[in-house]
Parts: sequence; C-alpha cells; structure tokens
Amino acid sequence: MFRLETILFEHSKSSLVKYVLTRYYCGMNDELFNLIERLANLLRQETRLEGQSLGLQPVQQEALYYLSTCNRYSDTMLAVTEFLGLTKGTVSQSLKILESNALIIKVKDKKDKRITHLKVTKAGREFLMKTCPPQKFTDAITSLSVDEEFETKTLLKKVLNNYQQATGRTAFGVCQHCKFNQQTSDGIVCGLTKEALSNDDIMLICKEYAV
Amino acid sequence: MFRLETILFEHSKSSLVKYVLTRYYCGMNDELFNLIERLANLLRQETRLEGQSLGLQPVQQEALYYLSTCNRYSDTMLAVTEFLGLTKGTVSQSLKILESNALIIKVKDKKDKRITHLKVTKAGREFLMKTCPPQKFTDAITSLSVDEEFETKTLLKKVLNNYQQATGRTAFGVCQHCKFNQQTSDGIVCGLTKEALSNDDIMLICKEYAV
DNA sequence: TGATAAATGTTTCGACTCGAAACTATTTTA
DNA sequence: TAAAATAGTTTCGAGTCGAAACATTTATCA
Repeated sequence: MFRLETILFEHSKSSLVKYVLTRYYCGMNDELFNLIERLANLLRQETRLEGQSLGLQPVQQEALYYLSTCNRYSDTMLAVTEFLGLTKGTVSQSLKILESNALIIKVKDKKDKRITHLKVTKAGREFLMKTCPPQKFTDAITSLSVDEEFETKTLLKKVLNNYQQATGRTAFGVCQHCKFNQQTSDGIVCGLTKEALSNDDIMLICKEYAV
Repeated sequence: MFRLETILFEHSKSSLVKYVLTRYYCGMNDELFNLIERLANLLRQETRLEGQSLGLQPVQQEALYYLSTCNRYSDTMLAVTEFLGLTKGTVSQSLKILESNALIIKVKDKKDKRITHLKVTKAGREFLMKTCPPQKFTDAITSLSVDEEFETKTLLKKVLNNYQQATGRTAFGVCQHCKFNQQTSDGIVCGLTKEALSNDDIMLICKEYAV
C-alpha cells in the first residue's frame, strides 16, 4: 500500500543541518477520501458565502437543511446532534440562533413533555430554496449524465450505509425504504410507532431507519 | 424541482395559535449534496477522534495530509489556503501548531525569499499512516468492488473538476495528468518551470495543474 | 534605475464553534 | 415510590475563523 523512501534536504538558514524525512506515496485508497474531503471543503466555502446575508454559519445551515428533510420522529435536537456528529451543547446553541432568526420554531411534544420538535418556518424554507444546495455545486452536477448521477448516488449510499454501521451511528434513511414501513389495508403504517403515514411522510428522512 | 405545500400545526402551550409553514420536498438534486455532506460529517468526526492523541484538530490534519500529497511547487502556506478554502491568517495559525508539534518543518526557498516550503517530518508521516484515511472509512470502502470504486472516483473527479472551475479556484491535480507534463528526450519535464521531474514527482498533487 | 505595485507570509482582534460538565425537567424502570 | 434514564439548556475554556494591518521580498514599468 505504501512505499517508503528516505530523503534529505537542508534546513532554513543554519547551513548543512540535515533532516531525515520519511516520505510515502498514497495508494489508491486515499483517493476517494481525498475527493470527498475536497468536495466538502468547496461546499463549506460556498455555504459560508451563501449564509453571509443572514449571518448564518455553515453548521447552522446544515442543521436547518436537515430539519427540512426529516420526519416528525426525527426533528429534535438530539436527532440533529446525531446527524451532525456533534455534542448536545454545541447543537443546542446553533439551534438557538436559527430560532432567533425565525428560521425554525420550537414546538413542545404533546405526549412527552421532555421533547421539543423543531419546525422550519416559511422564512427558513425560502432561505433553503435560495441557497441549498449551493448553486455552483448544482451546476457542477449537471456535467454528469442522468445515469452517471444515479450511479454515483447508489455507490455513495452504499459507502455511507457501511460507514454509519461501522461507527455505530444512527442510520438516517428515507422512510419509504425502511423495514418498518408497512403497507396495510388501512394505508401505510410505521411498524415502530404504529402510526399512519401519508404519501408525503414516507419521502422524509427518519432517524429510526433500518434495513 | 420543488413541490410546495402549506401545512398547519399548533404552537407550544399557547393554545390554538397557528403557524402557517411552507414545506417543500427535496428533488433528486439534493441527494448527492446530502450524501457528500453526511460522509464529510462522519469523516470529520472520526478525524477528530484520531487527532485527540496529539491534540490535533480536523483542519490541521487535513493540512498535514495535503502537504504529504503535494509536490514542491505546492507545499506553501498559500497553496494550503487555496486547498482548504480558508483565509491566510487562519491557515498560518494551523501550520504554526503543526510545526510546534514537529509534524512539519519550514524550509525557506533558496531563490525566492518570500516563499517558505512546508515539509512533512517523519513523525508527521507516521501520524498520517496511522490515522489517514480513518480506519472505519477505509473499511466502509471495501464494500465496493474494484470496478465500483473506480467508477465512483471517476465520477466524483468529474464533479470536483467542474466545481473547482465554477468557483474559479486553483484546480489541484496529479502532475502526471497535467497538460504541462512533457516527455522529452532528457526525461519528464514540467512545461511551466522547465524543471526535470522524477517518477516520484509526477505522482504528487500540483496547484498549477491544468488540463 | 528607482518608485510603485504585487506577492508571500505573520500577527492581532473579535465573533463564533466545539466538547465537557453541571444543571433542570420529565419519563421510565424497578 | 425511589432511582435511573432521557431530552434539553447553560456555562466554561480552548480552538477556529475572517478581516485587517503589518513586514519582507520580488516584479513592474515609466
């Protein structure tokens, strides 16, 4: 995988001080890692620009975006925490800023008073529609054919699923494709909550997703 | 692209206060964006864990990794700045920390005294070999067949190239596939610098890459 | 040639992010 | 009914970030 080589070079002003460095060349394994990191860097950069009008940080926009895509079982602070891979305190603060900007509102759960649902407001949706995904990224995607885009998505989904499983993280996924999603005589039902699901519901992301 | 729908729900304790929200469902365009963001989140999280032993932040590890993969024309602070999409001051500080941890050393350029080359030390290489790419990510990749992995890389490269072009950013790329890379009777030469390139050189990433 | 502009990099500042830990309130467990 | 678990907030200190001012060196060009 790695090739090792020892090289020499001079250090700054102090003449003839030599440092021995070990140098390795990346195997093909690194390449995919590298590509994802670089795409993520560019995305973060563009996201930062898009958020400047409202003074929103990238991480806050990510949280807002997540909340716009998740279902009613997954719109809590803890779910956002899982999704972003951060700690409770950090996420709590980010959400406070989204709330102060009137992009989300907090709605207490009626059954369990500990739980607060986070609902994206009209202003929040409008902001997302303008900015998310960033325009230049969307443009870059169009260079792929429909088949190529589908293929990319399929393969990345495979990697993501495995990665989520390896890290023991909640496997967020689309309700429709979840093993708890059941078609009954009364319509579509969630096997976990036993609640009825609408055609819109099943298109959203759920934190309880399982295959 | 988007489907709009107006929904109603009750707000917290104040009974019967209704909020009108506009809700939209993501078209397929969002999906690729979403996948990359989520993979990046997981990578950042695992990177954070891996760096704890040395007290290294994710962004510092990314800089170190970049420096281990780039050539002698691209191992400067400004190149790292371009690569990470951050500002000079920020990167300068991150590099100072890498230097204080003896993971890189600074080497003044002999021709242009403004330029400082950043060389990864043996300790730096060893740290990277242990931690980069993160183990669980590497494991997740193995779920792909060789062909699938190749296909994914090819497609993501296409997206990245377009994205870099759209943002007007430096298009980092492997020397070997650059248009300035020339095969002459004396060996391989860089058309920009007119310098000879070794077989090792041409495998590294260059900030002057062009197609 | 000599003044001005441009490029490389550092430092400082204030706003923001992050994890850790302590804390409240509610629900579940035993 | 007491103890444990869950959802969420607040506070603290370390670190990240961009912006701007700065120093040094090199390039431009009149």
